Amino acid sequence: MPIAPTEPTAAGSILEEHLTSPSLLLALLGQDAMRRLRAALDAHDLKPRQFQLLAMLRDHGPLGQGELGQTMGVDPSILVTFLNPLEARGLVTRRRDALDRRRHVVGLTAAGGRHLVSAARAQRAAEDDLFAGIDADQRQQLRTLLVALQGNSAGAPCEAGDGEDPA
Amino acid sequence: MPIAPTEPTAAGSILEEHLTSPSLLLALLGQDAMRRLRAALDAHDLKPRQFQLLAMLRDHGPLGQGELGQTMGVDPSILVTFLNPLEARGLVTRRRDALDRRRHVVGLTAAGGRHLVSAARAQRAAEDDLFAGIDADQRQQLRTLLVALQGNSAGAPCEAGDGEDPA
DNA sequence: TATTGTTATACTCTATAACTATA
DNA sequence: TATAGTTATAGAGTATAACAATA
Repeated sequence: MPIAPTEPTAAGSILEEHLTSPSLLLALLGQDAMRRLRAALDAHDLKPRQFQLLAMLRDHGPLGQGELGQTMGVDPSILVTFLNPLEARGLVTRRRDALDRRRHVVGLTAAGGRHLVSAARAQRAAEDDLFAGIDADQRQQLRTLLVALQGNSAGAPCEAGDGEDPA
Repeated sequence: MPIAPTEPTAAGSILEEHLTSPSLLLALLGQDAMRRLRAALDAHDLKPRQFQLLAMLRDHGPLGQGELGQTMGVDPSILVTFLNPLEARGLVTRRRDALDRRRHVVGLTAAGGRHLVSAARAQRAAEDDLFAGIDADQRQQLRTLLVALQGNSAGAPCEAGDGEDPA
């Protein structure tokens, strides 16, 4: 069972040193966060982006698809694929704007609001798990730093609710 | 041009409030980080994971594919798709272990080392751009927090060099 | 013509399982 | 049989361009 590499290497190579470059580190942790979110929301038949969408409608009230997509940082073509199942399940309504019949105004239904609340519990649990390695102060620190990064993110403005009880 | 939503909404909805849930925030910023890395490394015909791979070989010396994959947190089947082009371009060597002919030992070539160094410059530039919103102290803070998260990450141990000049 | 939303296609990264060859 | 590596297929998330309806 020969394991020895030809050269034992120079750099300080303790196996848990985690020397990934900051950007890749962020990218990989982001993947993990997405995986956990997906796993948690799967029981509620929601994709992470769909959860975000519902939360955004709860916070902003009805929105046109254009505004919705722009705020979420998502292309209109992708937004459609999120909305169709939500509308079919009655969690969201899509009605034409009477003043500009091109626009589809999306609104959260009562059922959608309830679904959001229950899914939020699962999401919250997943988050507590994801951030188990750092305490409450550090979580706030992290959030502040991430929001600062979000500013010059190529992605988009992004905005959504936490999924807390809808006051 | 009617924009007004039916309800002006309750929550404090300044457009730049960035209220996305922490985990989704992390996930989306991670996607952005990956996109930027990819764009920067594209000119060097390297995927982010391939850059990580080269950096790891530089830091650890030759490694079996199993060890490589485990350290990177990547499935063996995926690792192959990264290695094949690298080997074809002569940036990496793949030779059978004489003592256990099942093992393929992967090593960085001189050309691979040079390529890593030049690609690292592009990656560094992309990183400065990605983290432009926060200062040096905050970057260190962020890194510390992310490494802490990495501990209980479902992903894997992960470890790689920064891409600095190979001493 | 320009804009809103829709559809179709493709790309990146990853996950899973079946297969080959060595042990 | 078990292990190291390979191949093939599929999934999630996103990007791009062409299209229909309305302005």
